[in-house]
Parts: sequence; structure tokens; C-alpha cells
Amino acid sequence: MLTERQMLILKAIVDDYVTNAEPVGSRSISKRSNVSYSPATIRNEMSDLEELGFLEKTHSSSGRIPSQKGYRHYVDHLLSPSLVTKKEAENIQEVLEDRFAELEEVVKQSAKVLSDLTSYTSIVLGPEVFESTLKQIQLIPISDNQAVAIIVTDTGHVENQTVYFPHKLSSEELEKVVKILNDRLYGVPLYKLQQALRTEVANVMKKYVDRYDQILEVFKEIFRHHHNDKVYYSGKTNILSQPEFNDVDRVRDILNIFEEDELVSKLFRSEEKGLKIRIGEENRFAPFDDCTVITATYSADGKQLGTVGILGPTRMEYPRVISLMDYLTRDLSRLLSNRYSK
Amino acid sequence: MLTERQMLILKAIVDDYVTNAEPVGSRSISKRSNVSYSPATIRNEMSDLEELGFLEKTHSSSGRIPSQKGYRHYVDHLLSPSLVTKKEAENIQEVLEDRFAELEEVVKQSAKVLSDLTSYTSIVLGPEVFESTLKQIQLIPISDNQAVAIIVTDTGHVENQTVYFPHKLSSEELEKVVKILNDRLYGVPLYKLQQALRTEVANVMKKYVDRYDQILEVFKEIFRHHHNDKVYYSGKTNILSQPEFNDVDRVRDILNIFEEDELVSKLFRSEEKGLKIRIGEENRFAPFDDCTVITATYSADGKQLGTVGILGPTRMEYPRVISLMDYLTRDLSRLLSNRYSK
DNA sequence: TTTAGCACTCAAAGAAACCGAGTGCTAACA
DNA sequence: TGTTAGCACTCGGTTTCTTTGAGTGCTAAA
Repeated sequence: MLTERQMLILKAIVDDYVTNAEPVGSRSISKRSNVSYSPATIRNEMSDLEELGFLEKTHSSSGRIPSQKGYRHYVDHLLSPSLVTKKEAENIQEVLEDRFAELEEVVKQSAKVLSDLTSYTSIVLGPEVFESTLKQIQLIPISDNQAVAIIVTDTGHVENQTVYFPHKLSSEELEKVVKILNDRLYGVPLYKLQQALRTEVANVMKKYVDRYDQILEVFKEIFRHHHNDKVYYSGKTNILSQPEFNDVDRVRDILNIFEEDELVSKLFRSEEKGLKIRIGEENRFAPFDDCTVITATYSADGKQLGTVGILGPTRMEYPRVISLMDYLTRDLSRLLSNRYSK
Repeated sequence: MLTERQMLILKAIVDDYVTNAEPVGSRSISKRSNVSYSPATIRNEMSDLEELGFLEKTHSSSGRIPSQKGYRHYVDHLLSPSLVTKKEAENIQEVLEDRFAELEEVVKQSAKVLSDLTSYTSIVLGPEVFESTLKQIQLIPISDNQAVAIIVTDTGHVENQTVYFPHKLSSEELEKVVKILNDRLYGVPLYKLQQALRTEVANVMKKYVDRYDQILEVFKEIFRHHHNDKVYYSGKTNILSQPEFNDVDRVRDILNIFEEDELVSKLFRSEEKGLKIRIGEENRFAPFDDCTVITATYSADGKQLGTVGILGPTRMEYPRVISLMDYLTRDLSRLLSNRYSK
């Protein structure tokens, strides 16, 4: 629906605004090597583009800036895919190839490398605990009625929690309990543990363990707390360097969000596979009205594990960020797949 | 060395400046009910106090603000201890009395309640792993040459790490190794583990385990990573609400510090027992030149565990913060002592 | 259809004027 | 001798006005 020339101009304006952060005038577009029209012509087109909703003015005689719709069109139809530079690729490889780093560390470092390369804020949602299954459960007594429960998943993820038993348990009893749990719950997805406790464990335990109901209650409690996935941030303050965010009041709202992991997890967790871009109000979250969120998922053996996210101003270097995230998640997935299948 | 009247005036100026964040003039001091001198007299005293280095001017005809030395004198000699209000006490109790929360959670919540009550940034350094001893070590195989190592301390703290063995290990071998480790290393302080590996374990393992040297090497690696104590923050962005920090550039340096846990740990970890106040340049850390750091230690059964810290502007509500921190650390210590001795 | 020309707009930066909170000093007072 | 009233002075902050220049929209010519 836009003419060739309009698209050319829209693209030029977005590109210019992204790098200079200042309203773009007709003259500066006209001077570009790939544009051969006079400022007056450009002005006419700009006027049309504004009428169509792709551009905005900051005041009546100012240059134009892209509107949300303008960015959207740019992202969907205009952006020239950029290649990851050799240096960037090396940076990423360095992090991923550290054979000794554990999964968690790799994920953490991925966040760091992303925020360093883009100078936006990166958020990485750790491997989704939700889908992984129980490998082993351990109970380590700390005192008479206190123990540390340790849950290990098939992905090597460990969770631990201190528990209190309502009555003293001998170590034999404890062993018996743990044995039953491991026998019956091995391979059960974490989110089904509570249920399996009732269907698989209750009857067996009834036979062999005193006051089994109280103990079951304790484990039910333990299995409740496992949906809080880990969130890793990097470059939280990068947004402060963006000229459109050098007002403390506007920034505070955004920075505060990072203090609530559950909220962030909700905002950035991507259900669908692949890369997703939400511009401005598309986030449906007022503090992000001037921000763009790009998320991409990573997986292992086709099983979706987590999400990598970038938060920056709507005036974002889209091509670069997109190619970086694509590269990173692709490689991260490959790495994780290799590790697991071994 | 200061006269009664000078102290009265210095105290009044600090109190005023702390609440209003604006240079204090002679008239406003003179109007205070506990001051019965005319502005002119106050001016003379202020002039003297400035000469002595306790006050400063922002420009030649401005009111006075306390200098770093002024705050120091105030803190050391002038501040009227404030009582923790009923409401504040309740807030703290609520957090501490949650019997079901594990140690880590209590510490985390303590940070939150402190930052909420003070509206400064609170930093709590978790129980020092350093001093605690090994309770149990577990190895849970994930794949042929991969396992999760889990270390539980006497304080119920759990650390875990993924490890890679250079060769395949049968589960019998693994069990043997773990048994030896637990037999020989029980009760050894974490920081001595590496050493004990050589003195206590090496010889025994030599006898019973194939290629024991390679395996020892793996554990040596595991025991290396245990000095990174946990850091809990709350109210990271509170500093943004302070009028003296509404310049983005100044704030960025400070917020960036919070992204490096080791640095923060170094800055806030208090070696000495009790409450400690560092004002402005006393922090010996340029980004904190306009900040005050107050730290207090908490302990269990006399054994020092960690540090609670507050970061705010030098213009801080000293009496309130001090009494709150005193109250919190005292209660936290009592709670932890009770839990452990059970 | 494109472009040159020109009047017009408006934010941003600077300059001038003013305001007022606050000081320092002097002289009078208790 | 210590305290205070009075007054000239200082200087940051605010307001108002001016200037500047990048940019537009419109018109008319190429």
C-alpha cells in the first residue's frame, strides 16, 4: 500500500532517527546517497506518511519521528537484516564454549554478553523448571525435626528448601521415606509432583511409615514452591544512557520493575517459539510505552527451555539486535541439545 | 571543644537539612522552639562553625549545609536516639516470626523490610559461608560423566554445582568416593576443604579408588568456588527519589555498582562486630562520596554470620536508621540463635 | 511530477531584569 | 561583653524577551 518511494523514505527516517535520536528533517534525508529527490519532494512524501500514521511531529515545525505504526512497518517489511560481525560472534562463542561452566552460569553469561553487545537491558529467563522431571530427591537432616530437602531434575537443576517436621524422625524412618519417594516419583514432571504424591505415594507410605499423613503434608508443601523460574538480568542501568530516558522520574518506574522477578517473568516469558517484537503500547504495559521488547526462545532437543529478552527504547537498532538474538538463541539451543543428548 | 550553643545550632542545622534537603538559613533556626537567639546571633555562630569546618555554603550568600565533618560530629555526639515505633517493630517482627520461611528467605525479607521502612537502599550479606562447616556432600549422576555435586553446611545452607568427570564412573565407584568424602570431611569448615582433601582424603582414596588423582582434581575444583557469599538487595532505586540524586549521570555509577555482587560484598562486609557508619569520603570509594553507608552485623550463638547495610545520601535520617538497624540485627541474631540451638 | 523560493513556526539558547533568601558587618543595646 | 537590630550586598533561580536556525507548508515555475 505504500509506494516504493514512501518505503524508501520511511526506512531512511527510521534509520536516521535510530542513530541520532533527533527528529529527522527533509534535507538530511535528501542528502542520503540512495535518495535522489529534493527536500521539497521529500517533504510532500513525509506529509503523506504522517497522514497515513507512520510518522509524527514533536511540534508543528519540527522534523519527523517514526510513530509506533512506523516502527512496526519498518520491522515487518523494511529492515535490512544485518549480519553478526566476527567480533560479536567471537564474544558469544567465548561464553558458550566454556565447557566447565554449568548450565546456570552459561545462561547468566548469555545475558551479560547480550547486554554488553547491544547496550540495552537483557533479561534471560532460565530453563523452565516447569517441564523438567524429578531425578532424585534427598533429605538431609539438620536437627531433630529439621532437614534440607533437595530436588534434582533431569536437567541438572537443583532446588533446595528447609523443612520442619511436626515430630522427630529417626534416620531409618527418614531413609524409608526418601526411598519410597524416589522409587515412586522418579521421572515425574515437577508440576505433577503434588498430584503424584496422592496417587502414587500415599498408599505405599501408609503401609510402611508411622504418621504418614503428617509427613505427606510436609512434602506437599515442598512441592508447591516450584514455579518461580529464575530470572537473570544484565545491563539494568543501560536504559539510563538513552537520551529519551534521562529523566529520573520516567526511569524509576522501569527500574522498579526489575525488582519483581515474577512480574518480569510474566512480561518476558514467551509462549510461542521464535522471535517476537513488541513495540511501545503493544506491550500493553504502561511503563513500557516508549520501549520495545524483543524476545526469543531457546530450547534443547526441540523442548522449549526459556526465553531471552531485550528491553530498549522503541528507537532501537532493530536489525542488529534481531540478528544477535537469533544467533545467540540458535547457538545456545545447539549447545544445550548437545549437552543433554550425551 | 564546641560550646553548648554551637552544638545546639549544629544539631538544629543537621536536623533541618536532613528533612528539607535545602541549605538552612539563620532565621529558620532562630524560629525553632528550643532556640532563643536572634538570627544575627545564629549567623555569628554559623560563621564560626563554618570556620571550624562543620558547615559549608553552597554559594557565597546561601544558607549552610553540614559538611562531612559536621555529620560526623552529629553522629558521634549529637544525635538523639530515636525509638523504633510500634508499627515499625511490628513490620520487622512479622518478617522474622514466619516460622516456615527458610533462613535465606528471612534474610531476603529483612532486606525488604529495611528498605521499605527507611526508603533507602538496603543490602544484606547472607550468612557467611566461610565459617560454616560441611554437613554432607552428595553426588547425583546426571549422565555418564556428569553429576551434580551438592554441599550442605551445618547452617542448612546448600550449594550445588555441575561437575564433569574425565572418565566414566560406575555408581559403585561414585558411592565409594562419596562415602570417603563424607567420612573424612564431616565438620570441616568450608574454607579448609581444599586443604583437607589433601591431608585427609588423598591417602584413603588412593587405596580404594581407581585413578583417584583425577577425581581428587575434580573435587578440588568444586571446593574452590565457595567464597562468593550471597547478596540481597532491596530498594535499589530508592536513591532515585532523593533530590540530590536526580541527575541521571550521577545515579548511573551507583546503580551500576549493584550489578557486581563481589564488589558490593567487599564494600559492605563488615569485619568488626556491631554498628558502623561511614560518611561520604570515609567510604574511600568515589561513587559514594555523597553517600552514607551504615552497616551492622548479625550473628547466631555469638558466631558472626553476616552484615546488614544501608546506603543512602549523607543527608540521612541517622537516628531512625540506626535504631532500626540495631533493632533488626538484634532480633535477627536472637532468632537465628534460637533456631540453631534447637 | 518535481523543485526552487519564500513566508512562517517554534523550540532552544542567550541576555536582561527581577526577586528574595540569605549573608556579613556595623552600631546600638542590655 | 555578649546580643541584636538594621542595612547593604550577593547570588542563584525565575521570568521575560530576543535571537537563532532548523524545519515546515504552500505557491508557482520548470
